[in-house]
Amino acid sequence: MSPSNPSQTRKTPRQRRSAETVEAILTAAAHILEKEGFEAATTNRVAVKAGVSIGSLYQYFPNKESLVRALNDRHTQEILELLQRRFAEIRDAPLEVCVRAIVQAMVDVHRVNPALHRVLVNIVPGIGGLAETKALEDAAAALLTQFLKARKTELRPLDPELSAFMLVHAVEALTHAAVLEHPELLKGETFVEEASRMILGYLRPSALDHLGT
Amino acid sequence: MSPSNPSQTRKTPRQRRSAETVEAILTAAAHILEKEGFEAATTNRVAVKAGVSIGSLYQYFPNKESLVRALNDRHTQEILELLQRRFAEIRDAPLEVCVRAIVQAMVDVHRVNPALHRVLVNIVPGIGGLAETKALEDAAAALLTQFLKARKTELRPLDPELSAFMLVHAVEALTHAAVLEHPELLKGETFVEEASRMILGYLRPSALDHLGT
DNA sequence: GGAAGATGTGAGTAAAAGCTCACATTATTT
DNA sequence: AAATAATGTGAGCTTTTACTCACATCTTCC
Repeated sequence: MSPSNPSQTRKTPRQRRSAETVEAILTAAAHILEKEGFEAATTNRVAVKAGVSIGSLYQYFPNKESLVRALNDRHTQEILELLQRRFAEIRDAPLEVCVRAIVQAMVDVHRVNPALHRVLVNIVPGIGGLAETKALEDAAAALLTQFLKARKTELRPLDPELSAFMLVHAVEALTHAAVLEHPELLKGETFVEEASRMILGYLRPSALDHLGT
Repeated sequence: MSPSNPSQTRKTPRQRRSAETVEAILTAAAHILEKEGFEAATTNRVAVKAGVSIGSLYQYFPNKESLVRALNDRHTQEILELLQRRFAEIRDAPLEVCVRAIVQAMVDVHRVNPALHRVLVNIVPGIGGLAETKALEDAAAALLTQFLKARKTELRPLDPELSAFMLVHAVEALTHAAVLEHPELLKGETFVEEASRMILGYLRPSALDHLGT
């Protein structure tokens, strides 16, 4: 347990051979987690599936948690980069276009690896897994807050932080649910339309403005 | 609940003494699950905390899963009854009032026992825990579908099943997130206002109606 | 070629978890 | 009171899991 080692790996691979070993371990762990969940992903099974010995696994990951965490870090990073890219792309587009693009980005994010995403989000062994996911949500909320501030004139009066919080969680949950329960919705444009409508209805000025602060 | 629970409990308690034992076991399990999560809730610990022997636990619950499932069933039933009651109460109220009442009901549901709710929703040991939760979501969606059909004239043209699906998941996630990350939001009316706005913006006719099919 | 370090191996260990069973105690019935 | 049924007990069995360690094998570089 060296706190100075951010990636939680025991040894840093110095040769290509060992880098491939680490890669094989991560890939195998991801496959088992996806298909059979957290319980089934025992370190021994991961090692067998990766085609390496259990000893090799423990050469690079001091414990099971660090292995799952490494996977989660990588996954989180991918998602965040995709979101950042999309937000940058739409900076000057009309509001409706932006909203759809953001929703589409969320869908894309989840379609990359829905099963793994689900497992990582729901691990909850103590506080470990949750913290990283919360960090991702916070990062997404920060991107969205920035966007809302930039578009202030097109929106009803609102608290950007609060609205970003509401939207991140709503869209995240909708995408999750759609991926898991109605994947066919995601093939066409129905889902993006519906989610966009919800977001725009929430953000735009409307006859309901006597409700707000 | 009703003692007719053939698949869950191994034996049906016939004396008050054993009914109390079962109650103690369920209560202890709930407390441990709430405070320390699924992993920490070992059958032995539950038995100790309940003040009964491990043998007694296995007299009424054939395995750990059935114990958690019994807790989940009870919790689900409570939630469903509360929701049904609220839906019945608001049958004739104006739309805005209804929406707020429904959101408030969701908040109330989660405030009864937020930690337990969270754990039960996220258990995911295979498919067991998920099925019950899905059933609850489906029941909630059915109630909402019925409501949307009854209020057709006040709403934009929409697919009641689809809209109910979207709303159930959005509101569920928002309430979860609020309970866990911003409990202070729930003290005032801010959260209910915001969520209601989102829902009404989604359901009502608006300038965006060229979007939909 | 060979020393030194990096990498790989897998049988084995210790701990922990789920669960059983032979028996003890308490309640109900006859 | 005795018989029967219901309920309660907990030491310990079985299985599984994370993890170690003594050793073997590759890579690098002189």
